[in-house]
Amino acid sequence: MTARRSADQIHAALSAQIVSGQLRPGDPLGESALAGLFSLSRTPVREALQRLAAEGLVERGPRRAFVVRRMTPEALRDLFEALGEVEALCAGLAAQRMTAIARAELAQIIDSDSGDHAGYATLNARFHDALRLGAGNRVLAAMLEDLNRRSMPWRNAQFQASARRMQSSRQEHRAILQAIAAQDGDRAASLMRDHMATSLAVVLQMIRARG
Amino acid sequence: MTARRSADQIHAALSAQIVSGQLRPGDPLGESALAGLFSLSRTPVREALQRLAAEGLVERGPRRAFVVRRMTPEALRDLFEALGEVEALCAGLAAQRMTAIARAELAQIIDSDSGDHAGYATLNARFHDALRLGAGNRVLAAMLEDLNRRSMPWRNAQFQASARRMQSSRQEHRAILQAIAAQDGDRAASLMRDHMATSLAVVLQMIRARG
DNA sequence: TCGGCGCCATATGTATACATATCGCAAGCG
DNA sequence: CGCTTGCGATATGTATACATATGGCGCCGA
Repeated sequence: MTARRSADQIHAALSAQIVSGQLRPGDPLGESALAGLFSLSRTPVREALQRLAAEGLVERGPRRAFVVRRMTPEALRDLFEALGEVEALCAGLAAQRMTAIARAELAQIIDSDSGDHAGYATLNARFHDALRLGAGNRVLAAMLEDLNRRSMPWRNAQFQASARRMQSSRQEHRAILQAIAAQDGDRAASLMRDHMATSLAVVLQMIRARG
Repeated sequence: MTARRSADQIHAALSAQIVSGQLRPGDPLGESALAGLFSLSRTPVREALQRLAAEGLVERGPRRAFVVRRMTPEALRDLFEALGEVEALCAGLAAQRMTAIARAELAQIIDSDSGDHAGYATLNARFHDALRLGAGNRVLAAMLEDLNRRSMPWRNAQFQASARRMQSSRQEHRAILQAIAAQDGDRAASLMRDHMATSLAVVLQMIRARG
């Protein structure tokens, strides 16, 4: 079901490279250069870049050129806070709305945590999917997906810098899931806020260390 | 400060027409037709439509043609709920973060409510601005602005259908502002949820009446 | 030597021509 | 008579040429 439109392919490729850190903040994204790279014309490249800009992954630089988005500490604070609050919101809604079946699936996700590094990405994805679907609101789900995508580069970098953080993050996720399964929305929301605050602190410290 | 880029002008014009109801849900937005209307080529028209699609104001129809977005009752429910929750969130943050000066401005907004129909739009805008700025988070502010824009057509229609609703809506806003000024975040959030629930009910009833 | 001014290189913005996919309609077959 | 299938019109998707603005860089003058 991979889209066959060229613009979609470029968008997906650039998005993946930005989120994975292959393209770093500030890197230039010239239309002609990308067109040459993908062996396409500038038109679909423009569409892809405009979509990435709308999603907040790239921004306009000098000469209105596109560059991979740079984030100030203040912007990162706002982004992580927003992500935490919306996730807390969804966690609370999920706690009160999830069906018995959905809760069973949640428990299964918790149990499937084998503890190895390789499985963390998929486990993390299932964690967020459970939240989005559990809340039962497509608009909130879309917002959460968007915030997740925008914060992904920084959260990934967080784990690349220190493997120990991955362990603590996993434990925090586990506690949140258990609170949701126990239908304790307030506790889930509170844990989520703490989780995001901790993540932000790690990211900011990492940025300071790098300069 | 009107943008001189053609794509921006088209985007602004179409956005205004959609939000004001001049263009109704389902109306076709052919690229060539719009290009002729604005005496421009299809390229800037495409950019404008893509941005509108990213903002959720237009969607893809048959032949991948753009049409003004149609909303099912379920989608409207999700949209209004999301708007209510995010506004409640911002109201809560504003209640605990706003400075004394900002609270004074808030009180001034409440007092400036002369009660006439003409002033409602600007009063409403100041209400939402106070919320966005008071929360002190640019990401949440952008999300709120986006949700407001997307729901604007329906909220406007709500008032066109019954002038009485405008009075009650104004009173609800007033109560919310007072709760924020009193730094009672929980009460402000709760009132906001009720406010959006009432608005949604009015809109849904209106849609049913129209068919 | 330093600062300002102007040219030029190169990027994006726009226009237009061409390629291609899709939907509607109609005709033919079962 | 209804369903299927193929054709054709028309829309979007893509490529490319041209217009235009901007930032860098060098020259010239004080």
